[in-house]
Amino acid sequence: MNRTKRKIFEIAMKLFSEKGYDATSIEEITATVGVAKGTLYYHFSSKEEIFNFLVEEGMKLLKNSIEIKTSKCNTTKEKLKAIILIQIKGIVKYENMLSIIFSQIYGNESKSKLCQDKVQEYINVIEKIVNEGIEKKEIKECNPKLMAYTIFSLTSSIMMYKKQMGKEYSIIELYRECEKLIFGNV
Amino acid sequence: MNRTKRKIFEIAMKLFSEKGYDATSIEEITATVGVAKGTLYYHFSSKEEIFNFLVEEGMKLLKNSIEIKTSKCNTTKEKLKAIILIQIKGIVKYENMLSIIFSQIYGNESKSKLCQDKVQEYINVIEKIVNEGIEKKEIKECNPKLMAYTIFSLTSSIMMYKKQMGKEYSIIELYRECEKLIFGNV
DNA sequence: AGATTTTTTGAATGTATAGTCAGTTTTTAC
DNA sequence: GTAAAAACTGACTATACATTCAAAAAATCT
Repeated sequence: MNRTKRKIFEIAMKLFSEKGYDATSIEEITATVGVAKGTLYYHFSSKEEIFNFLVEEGMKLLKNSIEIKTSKCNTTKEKLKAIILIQIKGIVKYENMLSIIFSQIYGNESKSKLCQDKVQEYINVIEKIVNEGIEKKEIKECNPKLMAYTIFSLTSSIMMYKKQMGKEYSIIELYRECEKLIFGNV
Repeated sequence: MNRTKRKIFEIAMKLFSEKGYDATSIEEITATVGVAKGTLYYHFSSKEEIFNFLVEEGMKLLKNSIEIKTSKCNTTKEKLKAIILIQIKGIVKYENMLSIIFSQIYGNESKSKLCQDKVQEYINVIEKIVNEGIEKKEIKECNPKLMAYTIFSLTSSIMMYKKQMGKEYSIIELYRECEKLIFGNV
């Protein structure tokens, strides 16, 4: 991805997350980047393609992160802890991308379907780890699918929490709280 | 609220949740209801007013529910269990309304601000209960604000879970799982 | 049954904006 | 240095859609 395309992509992501997908116009994106409309359409075939690109890249990034990190962990608990940490750090680093994904995930449009699929792939990775953990008796019995969704949804709790708290939050405290929550008191 | 207004409101809610707020046109709402455009504008001053009305009514409903139910509980744990149950039942009954709220809550538009405020009022009720529980040592130490957000976010986990599972889910199992999660193993 | 108020109608208005394309500039290749 | 390819431009098109309003219809009142 070259300079211009990347810049269009980044500004689009920022604006989508600030004003919402629909409320962000192509004109606004190109004006902010400082290119003509045609340039955007040279790099992306449509507004929706920018969105799809964003969701795919974003979720791939997160999914890769947890796959790599967890492969280095020995126990299920360590793996889940690693996932929680990646998510918390992900919120700090990719808040824009994540808020766009969350705002589309509940719909029934084609945009939303793609979002759901990509998030599902991510959640499947978590579910598999939870399942293995239960089999190996490393974690307590539970509904693995719901547990996976819940771990993913921590992201949304934290995003809301963060939004309300402004700058007064500590990553390490958030991490400890999530850990406590997922693993009970152990 | 009279017949026509209520019908417009219900169809709008259904369409907003199915296709998203922006993708739903006034024409589509009125055509589905079977009235002329002007009728909608006789009852609501704008499209956004329908949305605001929906969010306010919906969150008021949920907030009232938990306030009434929890006031009848003696212990903090019972109160929190009651909230979880109301939320799970709420998803079944008001899924459309809740998915609209979740899809707007991450934005920065005026629409989103109202959503955030109304949800915040709801979460504040939960937070207060958690705080009291900690003071009375009825529940474990935790960050009450984050705990309140997490309890609220269970709603979103369950909505996603439900969407993926289709009809094969059991309210009582969902409830048991959420209970386990929030109260550790106790 | 006539007057008044409430509710409904849908064509017309104005505007915003996604997407196009013929032409220009810049870069790359030989 | 020139030809070909890639990148960029912005005026233009087409259209979708929220909102308005004058007039009609229905309901309510006296």
